[in-house]
Amino acid sequence: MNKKRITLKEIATELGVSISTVSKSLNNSPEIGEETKKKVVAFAKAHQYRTNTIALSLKNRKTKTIGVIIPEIVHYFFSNVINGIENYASQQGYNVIIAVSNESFEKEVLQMEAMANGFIDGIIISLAKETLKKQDYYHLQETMAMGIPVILFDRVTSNLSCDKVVVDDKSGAEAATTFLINKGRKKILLLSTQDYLNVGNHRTNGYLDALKKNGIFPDNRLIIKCNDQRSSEEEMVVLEKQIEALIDEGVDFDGVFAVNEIYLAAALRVLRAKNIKVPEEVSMICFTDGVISRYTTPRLTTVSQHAKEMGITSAELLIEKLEDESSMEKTITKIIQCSIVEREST
Amino acid sequence: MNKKRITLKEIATELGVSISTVSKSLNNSPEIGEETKKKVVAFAKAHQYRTNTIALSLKNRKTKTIGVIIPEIVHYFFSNVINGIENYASQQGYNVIIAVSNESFEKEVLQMEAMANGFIDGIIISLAKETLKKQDYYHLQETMAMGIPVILFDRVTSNLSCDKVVVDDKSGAEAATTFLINKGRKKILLLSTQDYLNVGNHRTNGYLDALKKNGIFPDNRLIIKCNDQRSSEEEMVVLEKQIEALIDEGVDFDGVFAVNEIYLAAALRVLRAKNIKVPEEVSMICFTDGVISRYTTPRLTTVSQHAKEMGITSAELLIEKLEDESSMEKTITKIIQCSIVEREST
DNA sequence: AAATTTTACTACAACGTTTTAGTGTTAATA
DNA sequence: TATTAACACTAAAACGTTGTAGTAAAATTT
Repeated sequence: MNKKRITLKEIATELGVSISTVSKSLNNSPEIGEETKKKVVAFAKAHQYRTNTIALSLKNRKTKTIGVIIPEIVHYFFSNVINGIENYASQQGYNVIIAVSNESFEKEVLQMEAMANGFIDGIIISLAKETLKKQDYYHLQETMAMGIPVILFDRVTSNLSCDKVVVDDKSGAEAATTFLINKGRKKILLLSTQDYLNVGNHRTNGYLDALKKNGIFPDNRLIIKCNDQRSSEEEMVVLEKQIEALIDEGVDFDGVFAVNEIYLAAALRVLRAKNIKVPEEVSMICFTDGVISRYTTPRLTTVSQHAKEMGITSAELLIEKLEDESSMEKTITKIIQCSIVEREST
Repeated sequence: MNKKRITLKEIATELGVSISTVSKSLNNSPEIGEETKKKVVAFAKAHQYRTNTIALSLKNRKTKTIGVIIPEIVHYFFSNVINGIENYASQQGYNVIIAVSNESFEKEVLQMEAMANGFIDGIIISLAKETLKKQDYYHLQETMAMGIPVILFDRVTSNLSCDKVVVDDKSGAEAATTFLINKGRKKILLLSTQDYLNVGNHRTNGYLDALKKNGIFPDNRLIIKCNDQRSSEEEMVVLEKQIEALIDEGVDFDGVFAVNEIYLAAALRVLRAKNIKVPEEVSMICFTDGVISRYTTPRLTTVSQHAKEMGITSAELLIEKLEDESSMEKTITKIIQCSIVEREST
């Protein structure tokens, strides 16, 4: 069994030539005679020689591996981003190493340090909620200072000078809201998150802008900012109660715009219980074009953030930085436009 | 900026001591005097010395990295498994490298070879559909022959002698079917996949067994085997049509057991259109305790496969093989029991 | 005072590659 | 015939560590 992998040195002694000869033969160098080359190549193939990537990495000071740190992996958006990254990276001959911060600052720092300790050429990261709240970016600054390029995506911060890939959240939200307004809706319920998440913040602003541009005065009772703490299960119960209360209090609305599909699913559930018809009586739209949107009844109209494209773009940016020294100077920010996917809820 | 990372050698010359002294000081060896140790440690900290993992890997012939190959990453079950793997692995000081086969044999082979070329200590893999169909496991045999331990999970094959982690699909399906029967349902519609996927096969058998044990004669018209080809979108359209046709033909059923939540969501959609009440008239259950199940209305009763646990178990098995030479001999198969999560659809 | 042990280091090989700078032969040129 | 060029190869350094073996000097024992 356990046929320890064969090395250049072993091939060399076995064939009575030098290590260099073997190496050069396998790399098809013109320095070596055809005879010897053939002999070496044949022997190598017969013994299943595989070049040791680690030795190579040590020599070249590059690992052809990129690290990705995300807050969560069981998450439609993030897993799609990874999909994009993995696609592009593996096509360019790069490996992808994944780490999960679990929305924890401490774990993010740990993961970052582990990665920076040599196993990766560059990092693509989406910041943990805790990091965003804390506003402590020392670990990122440190890795960047070591000459390791860092690409931020989605959950970014302006306090860091590096390449970024973001969704145009504000204009996406504005488009979504306008979409409802164009369907004749005027009283639109907004389901958003706390402001410290710039994502939620931008989307709220987009919503407000759309109202303003259409001469609709915002009604504070129609803006619910969810407290995205622990489990999404509990969060949903609370949110559903809030929406129910709203209806019971007689606060009227004819549209709902949610910052993610889970919130919209919750709203849908309340409306169904109250026997309110979707989309006839209430028209609904949300961010995150995920599985829920595609499989609920009615299927949800969404704002797609093109997660996979974000992944690809991030990987492109990073690999360019890795392969082209001169590109290290400038830092660019790519903005991915959202697009509306109309389904049955509007 | 780009402060190239400092090495032992640099510290050594800078401090006028030998490389060994630096190395030993940093590893707090008793061979070195307190004075010198302090001096070295201080200097190292000041210059942010980080030990180069690659050099270490080369020396120790282990990378402390495990490779995971899955058919798809944007997938509730698989991303949960990864979550489990990542959790356990990082807690044990291992990195996780991810590759996606995209259900393609060719890509699986490629990814496997890339990994076997030195960057990982062991592999955890769930076979691609194509591989299962082709029954060609040469690439796996080859890596195993190189002494790299391989753990198979979920999509396994009996043709390979290695550790395996599987869900008890058959008994899970039997339990699910029995669950419906116990609710007084006798005409249960089965939504399954083609037989070459052992998963679908086992689940169908579990369904049949449950019927038999309860003295119910299976009705072939109530068994739909979906053709899981290309996009799940198209597949859904076909499935919905089939279910609709069934109802229109007057084939009656009072329960549905689907092999995954997407199929059940499709059924739910048809039932709603036909104005058939769930769970009153038709009781529904499915495999995959994913997001859809949790957020549709009604929420779906499911058979949980404990994906995260599967990931953890796989990682445990692998890491044991890696750390304990003697464990390489025996190969064990762990069976993860399913459990039913009751929600509103039953 | 001589022999031994302890202390505090250093030298060097090894891990598996690639690459630069040789080194003999043989063949071609002056 | 002497010089140069081409050919086919080899030696050795380097990438950054760790660990084994070795070595002076100091401290201890006899």
